This record gives sequence, structure tokens and C-alpha cells, in this order.
Amino acid sequence: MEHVYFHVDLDAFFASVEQLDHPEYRNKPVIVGGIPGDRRSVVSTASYEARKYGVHSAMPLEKAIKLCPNAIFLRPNFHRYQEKSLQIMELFNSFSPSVIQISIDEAFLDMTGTQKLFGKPEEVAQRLKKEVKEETGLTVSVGVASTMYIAKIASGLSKPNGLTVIPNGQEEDFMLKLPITKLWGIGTKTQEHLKQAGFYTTQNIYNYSLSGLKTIFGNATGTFLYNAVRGNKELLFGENPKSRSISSETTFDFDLTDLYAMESAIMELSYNVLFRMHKEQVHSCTVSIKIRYSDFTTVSAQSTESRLVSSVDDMFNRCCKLFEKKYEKGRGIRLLGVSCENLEDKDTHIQAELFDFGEEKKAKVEKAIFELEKKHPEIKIKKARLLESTQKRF
DNA sequence: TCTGGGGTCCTAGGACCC
DNA sequence: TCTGGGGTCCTAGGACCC
Repeated sequence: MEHVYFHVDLDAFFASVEQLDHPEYRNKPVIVGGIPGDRRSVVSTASYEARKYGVHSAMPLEKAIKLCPNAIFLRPNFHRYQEKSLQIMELFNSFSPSVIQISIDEAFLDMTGTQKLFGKPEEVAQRLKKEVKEETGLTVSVGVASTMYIAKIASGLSKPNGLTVIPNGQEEDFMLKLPITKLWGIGTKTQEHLKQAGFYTTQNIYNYSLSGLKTIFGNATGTFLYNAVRGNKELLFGENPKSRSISSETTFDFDLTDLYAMESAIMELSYNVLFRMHKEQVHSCTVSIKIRYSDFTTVSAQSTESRLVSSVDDMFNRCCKLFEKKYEKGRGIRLLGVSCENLEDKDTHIQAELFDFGEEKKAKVEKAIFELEKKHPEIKIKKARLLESTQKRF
């Protein structure tokens, strides 16, 4: 049976939610990311009114202010966006039994075999757009194709509020007419590499052998390019079990040079990560840290122990060890991050046995605190550094 | 205009084992 | 006594996505 996929993408999602919630923002340039004066912020989402001025995602806020000084600037309100996202994903579920959400504002719907029940894909897509608008007040762009990859590219071609259908049998043709810059999964570095190697069109890639592409671009990227320009169905994703991680990082308004401040930051980040791990009922034996210096060079270190990370303190201590190993004394730090990787569900191990002696009590106290905070987010309990006195380590 | 935060996946090199 | 080849696991760094 021929597959049918929808890729559904919410238009300028964060900015649109703000315009929905605040009628006075409608038809005006809205820039979500930060407010003037926020140092080192970037644009998260710009409304289409703001994009006319050249503002786009990932642009430093300072530049966006210069380009569009009269815009409405907002700090992001993730809770609200998450709430709205959930509502929309639920609506998608009424259209397809198989919805693969790939980010907060986009999803694939497997519509294979629904034609008899629902009607022609194009009509169903129109109906979906209408229902999203009626029920949530937001607009979406939809791509329809026989592969997820092509559906994804198609949805991007008609934004905002668009619908693009790539009929069966036209996949290869579509890919060969597509500007090389529209290949999804090929970023600035590989685009540059392509140019340098003499590839300017998807047809250029098509004309090259698989082994040749592998030699130039490496195994994965070479194979990817080969399949992409052919519209190959093997280019699926989302099925293989993913190794999970939870991370937290901060860019400081001003570079840190003080060890105590660095350590405090690591404590707070450790707390964030453990709080979320508790909420999601996962655990891990692997922690890693990330250090970004003033000049933007970034280094990381990671360690795996046989015991699970059992508490914020435990996490903090492991991170500090890594930090001491990696940090080049005297250099200013712009960003610090910590994470737990290779997460597993909590019920996959018998926890108590994997805890260090004496750790168990600490973990229990912490659990109680996490529970309290989860129930009453308004009561911010003093950050973990104060849970237990921590001596200076440097 | 100096460049966020949260993720996933790939690669290359070293350790270790047979 | 100057050294093979394969497999697997771990780590650091990089590319990419929204």
C-alpha cells in the first residue's frame, strides 16, 4: 500500500500564541526571545509581521531591535506554549492513530489507509487546518507526501497557512527540482562543504555515486544525501529507540571568573536536572558538563560510574570533579551546562542496591522536596546548595 | 550583532579483549 | 621484542534540528 504522511507545522508558534492571548499584539511585529536590555538573548520566534524586517529565529536580540525597534518584545512563556501544543497534538490524534511529534510545534501524521474512512488526503488536510483554526485559533502549514522526509520539506514551502501536496510518483522529480539549500538535515557546514566540492544542485548530487558521496562527506552524510535526492523511502526516522538525556545550561550575562560563582551555578544546574529526572521517573549513571569560554570555544567532559546518580549532591560532586579536570584556571566562562545521559526508566533497576551507603536517606529527603515543589510550584524552595552545607572546594 | 536552551546523532581515537 | 585484525565500549567534539 502507498504510504501517506502529513507533516503539520504550526506557523510562528510562540509568537502566534502571544497574539492569540493578547489581541492587542495582533497584526503587529512580535518578537519572542527577550526584552530590550536582556543581554545575550536571541530571537526564539518572530511573527510574520516582524519577519518582514528581516528578523528571524536565532538572531541576536540586539540585532532584532535594530532591525525592528517598534516590535513587541517578549520573554518566552514555555508553560503556555506547552499547554497549547498539547491541545493541538490531541486534535491530531483524532485524525490519525499514529502521530509522531517531533518538537513542540510539529508532528507527522501517518494517514496511510485512512482514505476510505476520511477522504482524499488533500481534503483531509484542509479539514485539519480548519479544525485547528477553529479549536485553537492558530494556523498550520501542511505537507502531504508518501515519505515523511518529503512531507517535511513540502510543509515548509507554503508557509504560513499553507498546504503542499506531492503526488505519488513525483518524489524524485520533486527532489531534483528542489534548491539544494532546502535539503532538511543539511546545515550550514555541509552546505559549505557541498559548494566547495562542486555540488550546486540536487541533480549534481544525484549524478554522483554512493561510494563517491561517502568518500567526500563520510558514511552517514554520504548515504543520507544519496537517498535524499532520490526521495527514497528508507529515509525514515522516529522508529529506532533513542538514547535519552536531560540537560540544563545557562549563559551568564557577564562571564564568570570567580570559582565560587561557577560552583554555585553547577549546583543550581544539577538541581534542575535532578528535579526533571524525578518528575519523569528516570535515572542514570552518566553525567557530563559543558564549559563555554569567553571566546566561545566549548569543551565537555563526561563520566560513567557503576552507581546511579542518587541526589543533587551526588550529581554536584560528580560534576565538580569533571569541572576541576577540564577547567583551565583563569579563563572567563560564558556558559555552564550539566546533563545526565543514557537515561533509563526507574523501574528497570532495583534502586536501593545501587545506592551508596548513606545516600538513601538523602535521596528520600530530596524526593519529598521535589514532590512538594511539583505540587506547589509557587513555593520555590531554596536552591539545593542550601539543602546541605557545601564547603568551598577550590 | 557577537552568537539561547533543549535535544539527537555521528565520528574518530583510545582502551581493552581475543 | 617492534608487532595483525576485528569487535566493542567509552569519550570528546561537532553537526544539526526546533
